[in-house]
Amino acid sequence: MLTDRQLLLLQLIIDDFIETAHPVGSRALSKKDKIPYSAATIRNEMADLEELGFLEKTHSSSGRVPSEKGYRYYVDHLVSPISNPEGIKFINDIMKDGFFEFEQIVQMSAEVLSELTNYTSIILGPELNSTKLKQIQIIPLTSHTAVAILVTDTGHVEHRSFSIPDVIQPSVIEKMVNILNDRLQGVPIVQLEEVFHKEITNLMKKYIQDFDKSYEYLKSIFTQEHPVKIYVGGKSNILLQPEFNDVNKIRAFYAMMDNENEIANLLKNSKHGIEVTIGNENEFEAIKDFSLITASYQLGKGQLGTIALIGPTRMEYKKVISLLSSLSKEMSEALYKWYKSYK
Amino acid sequence: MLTDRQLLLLQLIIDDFIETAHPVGSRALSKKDKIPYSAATIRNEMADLEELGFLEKTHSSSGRVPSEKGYRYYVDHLVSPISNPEGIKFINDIMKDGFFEFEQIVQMSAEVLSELTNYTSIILGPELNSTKLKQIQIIPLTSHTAVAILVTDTGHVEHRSFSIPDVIQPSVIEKMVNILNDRLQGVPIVQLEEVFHKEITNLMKKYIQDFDKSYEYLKSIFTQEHPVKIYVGGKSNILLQPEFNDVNKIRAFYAMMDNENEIANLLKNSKHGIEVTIGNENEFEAIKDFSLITASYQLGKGQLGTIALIGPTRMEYKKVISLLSSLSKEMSEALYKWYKSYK
DNA sequence: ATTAGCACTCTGTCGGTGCGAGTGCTAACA
DNA sequence: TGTTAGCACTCGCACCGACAGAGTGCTAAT
Repeated sequence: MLTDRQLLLLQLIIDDFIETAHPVGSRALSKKDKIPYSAATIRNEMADLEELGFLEKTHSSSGRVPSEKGYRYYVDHLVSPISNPEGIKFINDIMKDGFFEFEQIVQMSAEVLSELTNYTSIILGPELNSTKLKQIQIIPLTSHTAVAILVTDTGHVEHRSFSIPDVIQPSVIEKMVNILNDRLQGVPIVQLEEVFHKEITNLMKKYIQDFDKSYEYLKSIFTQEHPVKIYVGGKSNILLQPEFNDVNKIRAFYAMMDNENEIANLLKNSKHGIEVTIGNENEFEAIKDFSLITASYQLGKGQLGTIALIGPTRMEYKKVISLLSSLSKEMSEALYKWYKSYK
Repeated sequence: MLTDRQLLLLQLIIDDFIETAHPVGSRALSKKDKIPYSAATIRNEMADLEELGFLEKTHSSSGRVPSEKGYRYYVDHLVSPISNPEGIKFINDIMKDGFFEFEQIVQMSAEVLSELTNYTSIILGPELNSTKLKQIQIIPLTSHTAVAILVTDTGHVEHRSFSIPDVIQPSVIEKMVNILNDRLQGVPIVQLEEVFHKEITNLMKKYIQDFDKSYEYLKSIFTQEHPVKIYVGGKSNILLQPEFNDVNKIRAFYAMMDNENEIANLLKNSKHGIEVTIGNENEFEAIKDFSLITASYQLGKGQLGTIALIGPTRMEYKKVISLLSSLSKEMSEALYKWYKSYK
């Protein structure tokens, strides 16, 4: 168990390192107001803290740097989230505006968040397996192309172009759309293809003449990939951090960020509440040098999405944690308002 | 006027520098097969070429490096675009597939291009002022929201959500849509708002009861920003170039790439054919260290879009110019095919 | 238990040195 | 007169040693 003095020191060391990115030495620490101990005493304590695994040295005679275990302890026990009135006000102001689309709210939030923190923000849309189809429409464009409009219960609107058989009457299309709506409303997006195949096909055959000819075309609406939507803000913020003076690190970071699937995987295990993963705690090699803070936001009937910040392990946890929790709350609220108006 | 020998030397120097990124010295040059002259002779010629402004030294006793004027001359007179069978085959293979959407073709092209060149590719959608509305549809979603589907004559499909007055009958919406389609078909996207305001309003008032109530709502369809679509491929390719070992340069580059408007400005002055701007030739500060190669592609009735590559001034012009011209041709063809099928 | 003092360690910087690549110039040559 | 060999000179760069600065660990005194 750590003594009070050790806790104090650990906290101050990490605070200091987070601020300056320089290893913290005993002498500088002893000069701080809060510290009545001499440098020597601090050195002894530091040696103990190092032995316990909370601190590290970059070389044998350098100052101390927090280890991942140190950050972990810091985040779990020592961080007192500071309130951030300006940040929250900023968020409030933004959220006050009316929004028409889910996308707007989310993209805006991502941008605000990265702006306020100077880290990179990532927002994942609501989980697909809980998002359901609300409505489907088909609009013929030309004699043999059409666009299908899918609307989800989260208000997400999507269009998918597809081709249609040469000779198909508008009235037939209308009929088909009616059947689709009748049967597919409320079906989770990820199951659309399956349900279409299993339930709709036979029904269609009964009511639509020559449906076989249309089958493949119609099917393509549901087989087209439904990519997880990812919203990113402040991609280049990471370049402002001194630890990313190394071109190779930058390369690794951007290689990861260019791969949306990987990002989605990174975030999709998120649970309720705020979660912090530090460096190697994360299972993905690509971000073993980073910290990831995730929070979930809520949309309507309890569908969850994830909002995250990615930055160096030397992250301003204090500031960021409180900001993220305000933002996720504000976002959920804005989304709720929007959701209600949209219902 | 340059002598033949000077031309040869200039060409070889630039070729060499493009390949290696190292300043080219007289001795190394004299060893090349094509060169029967001694290092001393070459030194004299180099001095002349430098005096003429085609070459530069990085320091007083370094080898020579092409100046921007040098690159310019090289591009204008010395580049013999090499054919690139594999690249072209690759492009052909990709373009062979059927596409449903304009977006697919374009995004694919951007990715192929950056893959083949290792530079960053940017493709600008067709100019807005030549893109016209083909069809508009309005689909009510809830009692007071609806989504408008705009289809352009380039096959671009776009949806815009908006709110609708509380009490409006579906039949009324249908009527409005009919009027809109009747009057707005063929109107350039950028003029939609104006035409709506000037021509439609009165018409609507005549045929639609209580149109005043709907005016603002309907108008918002046309006032929502219609952003220029930009497709980017290989954003992180630039990091592979040795000249971008400098974090500040990287920062500048990504700052620019994050700003879509700036990119659009960069490219929108493009004319027919292939154009190369080298370093400071470009009017934008942000890319004074870069070269930009643009080509235009054609879509249907002569609407032009721009396809571009951005990389270091030390770019493989030979390879890139031929690739870009093939790709723009292939793209135009694929788009034409698609356009025809879409008509 | 705390602290002052001291020897020690490691980093980063600064000046110097030597090497390699390259230049410019001059004089000799064809 | 154009070309070339030779040579002195210039930089950049890598390496080295010295040294200051920051920091540590340990010991002995308080």
